[in-house]
Amino acid sequence: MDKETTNPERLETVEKVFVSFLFLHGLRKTPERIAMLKEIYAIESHFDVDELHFRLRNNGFRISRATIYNNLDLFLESGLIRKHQFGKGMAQYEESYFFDQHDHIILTDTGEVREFCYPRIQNIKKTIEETFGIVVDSHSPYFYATHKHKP
Amino acid sequence: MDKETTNPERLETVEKVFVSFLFLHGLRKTPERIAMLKEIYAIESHFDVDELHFRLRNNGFRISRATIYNNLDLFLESGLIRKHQFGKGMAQYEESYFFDQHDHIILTDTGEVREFCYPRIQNIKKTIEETFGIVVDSHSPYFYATHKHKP
DNA sequence: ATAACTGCAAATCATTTGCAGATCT
DNA sequence: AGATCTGCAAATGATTTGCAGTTAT
Repeated sequence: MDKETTNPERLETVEKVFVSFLFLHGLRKTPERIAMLKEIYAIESHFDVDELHFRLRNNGFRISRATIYNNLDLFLESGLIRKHQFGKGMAQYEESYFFDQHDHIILTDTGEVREFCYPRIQNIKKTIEETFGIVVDSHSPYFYATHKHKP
Repeated sequence: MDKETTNPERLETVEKVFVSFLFLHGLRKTPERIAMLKEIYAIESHFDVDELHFRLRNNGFRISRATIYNNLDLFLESGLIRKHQFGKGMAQYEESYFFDQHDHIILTDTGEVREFCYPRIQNIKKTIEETFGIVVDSHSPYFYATHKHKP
């Protein structure tokens, strides 16, 4: 049921992108990096370092947290994942290669994170660029909300 | 030139709000808390814990960082300040009692933070509430941008 | 061969906490 | 008086870093 199984081309594509990235930067293709990439693209939705670590170990792959932290930066640089800091605690990551830009609603009563894609935000981006004479590289509208029944 | 000097009523108002808050919660009106409040409402724009600490000491007020951290929570709870986590590093705060909801553009090349108020975002908020059946308590659109001349 | 990588443990940085002594009410 | 505060120093939690040994190219 995971993405890796249902659509092997997905993984092939990102692996190609990643290996090129490594080559272009004189970096090595290590088993740890490939295992991380496979695992990340098999995870649905968001994950943090602990979850990734746990999953890799569960699949019989020995890897240290330090290596995970270090290599996540590579995935970020190559544009294969996105990083979020929802409130406090560990940073959250998510695959990004096949995904549209989307935004997040954090439901503070249950902890759920919902995604939504809202083209109007692209318009706002454009307005900001014109008003301030700047280039908006990324934006992170987090909407903090609760379910309707207020406590 | 600071706000405290130019408009003494401002401070009077927030002090009243804060003292009521303390009383209602069975908390004490300590010199540290009052000094922090005065300093915060004299600061233009954003500040972090170190800056607040530095300013208080500069004004001859001895206070520990721990006390600052602890009391900032009280100002947050009473709605007198807002907290932001721009990227990594220390959290940033700003007074909020007299301020409209506004959003932030972080200029990643120079580190500047610009504010803007954009009513369209209020509309988006409303749409989200209707679409998902939730109540949006707050939102934090941070737009990360650079000046037009790309390096 | 050799520069890059991994894993460990120690270091760091922001923030929180435990506690003894001080202080509001 | 008595609960709440403050300040210190130690604890925490996430992430980074130094380094010795390992590995991809």
